[in-house]
Amino acid sequence: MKEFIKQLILGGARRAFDKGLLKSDDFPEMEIEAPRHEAHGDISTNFAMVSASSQKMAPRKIAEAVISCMDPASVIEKTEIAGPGFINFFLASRAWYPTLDRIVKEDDRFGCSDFGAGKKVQVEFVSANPTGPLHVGHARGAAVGDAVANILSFAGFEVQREYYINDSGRQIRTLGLSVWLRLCQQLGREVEFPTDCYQGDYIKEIAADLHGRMGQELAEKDEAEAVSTCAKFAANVILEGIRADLVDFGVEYDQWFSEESLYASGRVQRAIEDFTARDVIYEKDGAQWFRTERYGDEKDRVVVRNNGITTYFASDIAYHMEKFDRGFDRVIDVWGADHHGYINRINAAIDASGRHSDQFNVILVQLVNLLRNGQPVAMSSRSGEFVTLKDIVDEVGKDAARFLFLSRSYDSGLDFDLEVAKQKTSENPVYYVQYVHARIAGILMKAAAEKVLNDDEHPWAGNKELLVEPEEIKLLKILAAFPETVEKSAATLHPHVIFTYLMELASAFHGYYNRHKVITPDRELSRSRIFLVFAVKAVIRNGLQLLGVSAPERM
RNA sequence: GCGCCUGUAGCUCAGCUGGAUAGAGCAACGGACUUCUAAUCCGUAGGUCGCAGGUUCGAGUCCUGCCAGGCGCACCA
Repeated sequence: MKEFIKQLILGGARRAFDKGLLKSDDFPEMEIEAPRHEAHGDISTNFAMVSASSQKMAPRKIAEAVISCMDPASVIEKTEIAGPGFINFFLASRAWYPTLDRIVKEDDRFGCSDFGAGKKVQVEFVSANPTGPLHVGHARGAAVGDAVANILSFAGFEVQREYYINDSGRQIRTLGLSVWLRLCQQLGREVEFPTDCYQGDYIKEIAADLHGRMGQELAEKDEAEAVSTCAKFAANVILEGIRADLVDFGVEYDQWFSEESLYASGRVQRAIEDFTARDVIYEKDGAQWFRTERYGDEKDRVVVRNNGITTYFASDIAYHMEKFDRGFDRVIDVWGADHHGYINRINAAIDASGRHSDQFNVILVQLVNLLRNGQPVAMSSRSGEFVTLKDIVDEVGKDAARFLFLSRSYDSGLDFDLEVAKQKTSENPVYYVQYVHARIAGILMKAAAEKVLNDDEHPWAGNKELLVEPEEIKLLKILAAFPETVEKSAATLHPHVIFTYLMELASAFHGYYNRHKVITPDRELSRSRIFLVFAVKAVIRNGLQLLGVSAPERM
């Protein structure tokens, strides 16, 4: 429709120029958009205003000239010049009817586009160390990462979801030590449990499990070997827990990628050698440094310490090289906001490798403020007392949690109140939207029971031309905007755009529902309205699905 | 000190690559269920878009400087 209007304008402008009403045939890019206020029509363009300088004419004069020379079009009911020179188009109701056919035809693919042109994108998210269960921060990251992946996929990208497992380095050794010391305690040995070890009860449980399986065997090994065995075992158990918790949260990955494998395959070593050969890595004070400053970081960063041990940055360089080697056109990392200082150095590594860091995006998810009845909930991973992702799913449910995490831009911090989240009140937007779906399901069931439709008829059998109420036209307009909303969400990597859209659609539906009966004594009218609400139901379902929220048939 | 994010109604937040009269929800007040689910709807009230400059036909939106809050600034991960 926007393209149609654009051609209409350009056609009018060209003819106006031929007639001598315009002074130039150099027409600048115009914007075609839906105005904020309904009084300003359905579609509006700033053509006359942006043309003012090249035409050396007043915008309103330009608009007059263009409109006078425009082809007539039956879907346009009225054209007006408004404000400083906007050209507003008012569309006839029937301009919106084809949307319904498209929704029925595309069904669960309605909203898709080829915006991404099949480009390969990797979305890596959560990637928490396997040293303990996932907590609220991870939950927000999981909701965002998964939704972004859904949206990109819907918008025509080929998406891969990945979890990076930090199964190497000091934290894993600390994990092994923590389990080993707990196991020693269970073996009856007098050992001190350091404060920098993991304090949570899950460590004791893992130790007890291991104790039962191979306690004696471990007790006879030397400590280093025992710690290493404990580390491997514990990381596996915890990772399995993480995987299961994520599945319960509706998140599944295409690939789990091990940091350790980067060392095992020699990739880290190769990356270091490669960059050293190109003088991007150099030696100073006995350590190996990466010239990140040359690529915009505030200073150079160590990749190999003077004790010969690589830093986390070293494997991260190798990891990101590996991602691009796998053929992704675009790589997206979802990180907690506390890691923002890391962006520059990864960008530097990518630029230094000859690739372009604009193929790499980091989604920084701001922190979650966990509350209960307005009071902050103490979160201390040190003491092992924190609210886990599993706790949240158990207490408030997957749908409410995901919907709330995606209700705001991740650029802002989020207050997540457990009590509000689990209440089934109007303060909780998830039910507002799901209710639309359930209500329509109820209507369709009643329609079937009352034989409004014949047994062999689809819900889309009705005559669209009978949809003339303002509330119906409004719904049609919102439905028509879904594909561009998905596209916008994909372009900006912001899932909350979908949230906002769903709230608007839900609000329009509830208003309609309260004002008009779908099933009326007039059978023909009923059939038309069934067509409409059937389409609303499909779009609500598609939108919720992008956010990873279910669309219930009844509530 | 430096960097990233944020500052819009009493509260929580939308506001698309600058566009016309800044919008929702909650809370407040007043209404609507013998009706397809009231987990809903309709109405009223509520704003110096943190402050000050700048850019231009036009700024909540872009630039600069302040102020306030959150988070980071390791040979940790």
